[in-house]
Amino acid sequence: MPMQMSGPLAALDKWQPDGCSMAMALDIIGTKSAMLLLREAFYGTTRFDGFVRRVGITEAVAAKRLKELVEAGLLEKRPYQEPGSRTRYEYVLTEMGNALLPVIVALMQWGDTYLRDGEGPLRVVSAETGEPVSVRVAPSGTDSLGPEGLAVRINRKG
Amino acid sequence: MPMQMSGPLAALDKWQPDGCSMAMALDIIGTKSAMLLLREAFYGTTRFDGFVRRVGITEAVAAKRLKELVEAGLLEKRPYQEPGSRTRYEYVLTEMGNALLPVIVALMQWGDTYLRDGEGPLRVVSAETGEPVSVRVAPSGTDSLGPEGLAVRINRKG
DNA sequence: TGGCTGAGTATGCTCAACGCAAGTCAGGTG
DNA sequence: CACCTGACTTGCGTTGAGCATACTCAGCCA
Repeated sequence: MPMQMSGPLAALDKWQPDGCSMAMALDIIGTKSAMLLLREAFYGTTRFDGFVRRVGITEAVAAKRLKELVEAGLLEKRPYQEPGSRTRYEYVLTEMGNALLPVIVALMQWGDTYLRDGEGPLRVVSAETGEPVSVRVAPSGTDSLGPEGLAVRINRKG
Repeated sequence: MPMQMSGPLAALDKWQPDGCSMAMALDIIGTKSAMLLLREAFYGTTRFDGFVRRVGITEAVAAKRLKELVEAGLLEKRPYQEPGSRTRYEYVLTEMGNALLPVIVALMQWGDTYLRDGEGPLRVVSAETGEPVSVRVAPSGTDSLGPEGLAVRINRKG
C-alpha cells in the first residue's frame, strides 16, 4: 500500500512532481562514487589517497567527486600538517554532509537485510551502549511507520 | 567527528571495505531513474505510462529500469483488468521495495533542509496524526544519534 | 477490417561515469 | 641538487544512462 496522497495530490495524473527535493539531492550524490566517498568520510577517512584506496576508484574520479562534494558543501577542505611534511589538505564532513547519515545507514541496512540475508560484514551500533541501531521514519518519540502510515501534503509556509 | 571504528576497524589503512552492503545496494538502485521510479511507486503510481510521464524519462529507460527493479525483487508485475480493456500489468512495491522507504524519505528531507532552506514543495507526515515525521538513526525507543554516537563493529554470526 | 490505445521494443545518438596510464608539481629528504 | 612522495591533472578508451524518433503488437471498438 502506498503513501496517502492528500487533497490535490491524490490525483496523480493531475500534477507533476517538479522540483522534487530528492531529485535535487540525487544531482549531488547520485553517483556510486559520491556515495562511497561519503561512506568513507563517515568511517573517518580524510586523505586523498585513503579515499582512492578504500573506495577502489581512480585518482581522477576521486579528484573530480571530491571537488564536487566540496563545492556542494558536503565536505570541507582543510589544511593540516604532519611533522616533517608540507601542508596538505584533508576532507572533512560539514554539518550538511553529516546530515546524510540516515541515508547511508539506511542503504547499508537495506543491503544487509535483503541482499545478504541479514548478515552484512559490518554492524552499526550505539557507541554508548553497543545496542544495534536502526533507521526509522516516525514523528518524534513514536514508533516507526511504513508507507501506509504516512501521508504526503503540499507544503505551505507558516 | 566520524563514527567510532571498533577494534581492527580502527586502522583504516589495514582493511578494505569489501563486499560493502551499501555498494551492493547501489548496484541496484544507484541510478537517478531507479530512485525516482521508486519514489513514484511510493506515491502510488503503478502503470507504465504513469511512471514515464511523472518521472519525466523516456519509455525506453522506464522499460529497462522497471524490468531491472522487477528482476531485483523490488517491484512486482501483476495483472489487472479495467472494464472494457484487455489484461494489463501494473508495478507494485514488494516488501523488499517497501523497505527502501527510509532511504527515500531521508533523501527528500535532506534535500528540503539543505537544498531549499527547509521549504520543499511536499511534506511527509503521519497519516494518523498529521504530525511531521523525520528519519532517525537510533536504537529502538531512544533518541536519534549522529555519527559520533555510532560505532561500527565486525559482524559475527550469533 | 481498419483504427485507436496502452504498453512496450528498436535504432541511433550524446554525454556522464569510470578505468588505465602517464605526466605534473611542491616541498622535504639524502 | 637529485630524488621521492602525496596530491593531483591530462589524455584516451569503454560502458552505461539518457534522449528522440519510430516502430510493433494485442485486443477492444466502430
